[in-house]
Amino acid sequence: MAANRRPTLADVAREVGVSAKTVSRVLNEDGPVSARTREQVLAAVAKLGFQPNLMARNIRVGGPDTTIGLVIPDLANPFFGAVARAIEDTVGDRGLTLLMGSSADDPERERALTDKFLARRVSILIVVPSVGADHSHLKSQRTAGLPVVFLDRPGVGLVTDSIVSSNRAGAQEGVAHLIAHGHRRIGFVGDLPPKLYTRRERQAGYRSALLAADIPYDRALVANAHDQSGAEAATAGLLGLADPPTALFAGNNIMALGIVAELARSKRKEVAVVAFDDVALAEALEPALTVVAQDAEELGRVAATTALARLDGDRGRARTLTVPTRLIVRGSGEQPAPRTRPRTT
Amino acid sequence: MAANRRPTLADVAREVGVSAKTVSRVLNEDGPVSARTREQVLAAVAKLGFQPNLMARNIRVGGPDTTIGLVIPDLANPFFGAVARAIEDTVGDRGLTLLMGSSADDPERERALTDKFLARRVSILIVVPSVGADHSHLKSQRTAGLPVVFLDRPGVGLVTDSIVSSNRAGAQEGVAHLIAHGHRRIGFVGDLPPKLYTRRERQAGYRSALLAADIPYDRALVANAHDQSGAEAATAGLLGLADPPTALFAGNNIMALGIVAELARSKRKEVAVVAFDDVALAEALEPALTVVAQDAEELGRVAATTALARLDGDRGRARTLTVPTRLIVRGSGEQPAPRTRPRTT
DNA sequence: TTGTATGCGTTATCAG
DNA sequence: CTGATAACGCATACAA
Repeated sequence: MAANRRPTLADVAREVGVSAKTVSRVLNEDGPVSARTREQVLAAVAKLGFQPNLMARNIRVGGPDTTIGLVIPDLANPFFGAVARAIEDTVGDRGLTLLMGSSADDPERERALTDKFLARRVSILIVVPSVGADHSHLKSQRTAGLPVVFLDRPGVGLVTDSIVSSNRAGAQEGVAHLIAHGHRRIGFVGDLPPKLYTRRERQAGYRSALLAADIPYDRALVANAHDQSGAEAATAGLLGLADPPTALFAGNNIMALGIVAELARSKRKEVAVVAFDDVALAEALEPALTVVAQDAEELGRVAATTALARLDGDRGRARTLTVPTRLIVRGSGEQPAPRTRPRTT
Repeated sequence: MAANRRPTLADVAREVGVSAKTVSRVLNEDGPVSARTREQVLAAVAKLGFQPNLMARNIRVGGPDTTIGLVIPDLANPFFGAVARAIEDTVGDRGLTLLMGSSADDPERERALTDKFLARRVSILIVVPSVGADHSHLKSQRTAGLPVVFLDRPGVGLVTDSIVSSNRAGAQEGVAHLIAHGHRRIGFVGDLPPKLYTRRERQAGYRSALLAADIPYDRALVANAHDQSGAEAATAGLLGLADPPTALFAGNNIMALGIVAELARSKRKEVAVVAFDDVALAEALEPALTVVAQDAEELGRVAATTALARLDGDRGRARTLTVPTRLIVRGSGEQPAPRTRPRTT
């Protein structure tokens, strides 16, 4: 049998012997309909397995579609997974459906995704901006009333709401924590590219903490990596220095995985560690991992709430909202610096 | 300024002084267009910021929309995040956009999501079935040509392709591994509800392994939990038994987190552990976590590939494809059983 | 190379 | 309470 055409309003109407509009009325609880025709219509709908074509409806009604477009770097990253989940939960009450895609931090992929979403007339656009992306092309959309919210990082070329973690203050707190435990040579393992907003902010927090403690900034102690295995190599590199760090600060969750894995592999667990962003099983490690935890759920919730407020007509000026981080002390960050090196008076 | 109406084909046409059809031709590289009008049209498109309305286009063309609907239990679960990412990558080449939602393993939410997706005329539907869900309502869709693929678990009431892990064999291998290291009292911590397909299959594998080794099945050694903290409590409960297990088998990644966390907290690391599904940092734990790894990427890739083949006209009978699991030996599963108890000859 | 008439599936408008 | 007609934004068929 051939693939039958999906039934339409007209099919249902013909089945019952009424007009299409009447069926429409029943389904949308629009105008008044007699109980009898109503029943007949519903019966026919069930019989034919009719489902209204949302796209056709939308075209006619005209407004934005009941979807929300979400662009994140990587669906498989637990941090962004948690963010996406929070967004979904928040906008779900409004009946919005999630349209999402991974940019892989590639500006072109990001642009392709946002264009697709705009072509689908999403009600809201939430974007984690890729490095090097320019968002001025969204200006007309914004002035036309489309809520655009940047998440995790600010966007470029467009004035709109941004929701970010307290990256700089959080990193500073984490590094200061290490310093308070006697460390003066503290390595920083950050993600790539170095221009990435979160990377820059966290590294700035790292520098501030050093500065506040009168510790000179040593470029040799800063390493970069793309992924976990890169972070493992970077960690090994830092520990192989002539004057190696006694503590490490992880720039994000993936870097943390690499550092922890490498320290376990090379049995260098005396090296103190504080990581930005929490990871699963942090408490079960030995030592348990001290982290500057981001609140992924709150990040997503605030982004979604802000966007919904805009959708509801909030015309206030663009805001940048900062979601606080929280230092969670578990052990790895409290390991003291060894006294092997002579102290400068 | 008021939210201006988005420009349409007609607006662009008017701007240039041509017909809508000509603009359409330029944009879709359809019929022949003179270089000059072509330029003019493109200029006008840029000037007005016109973006074709994909929904309107789709309605006219008639076929399914270039979207793929994906229903998973939880976007924030790293396993499903990895699956989703693999699906996205696989269908991305075909230009399909991901429409997704979390069911929270609730049949009603699952139904609501699939209905939304169907109303949007998705090209493909990939569903991780919730416990208790019935999928017979998708029959008409399937016969109408919509590829429907079940992922991770088989669906109920609909004969269609299913992609699952080798749950039973994998669990059996994992438990046999523990038995090979001398364990005879092996606890099983499974997720809820007990009727969940993956749970049942893995527990069946557990029983098979016991049976093969002539070890009696003891219901007291089987515990259940919803989430990580529940798994921690379940683990504590098992270890508090009068005749406690010397080894534990985790029914999924979340249960694994709970077991590992609880063993670390209570300093009972001599208890051997094998977990179904890999977790981050498994290698960095002490002892490193031995797992029966699922191939989330492959699961997603196979599901997407199968669905695309159907979309391309494959009318072969419904298949159930099993993606193999792999035992990864890391340490926790090789810890020997203590000799404290007398051996039965 | 370009335009006109028509229709996709739905809802708005207005008449009955 | 119900229906006929037009219209949403776009593409198809055919003509010019």
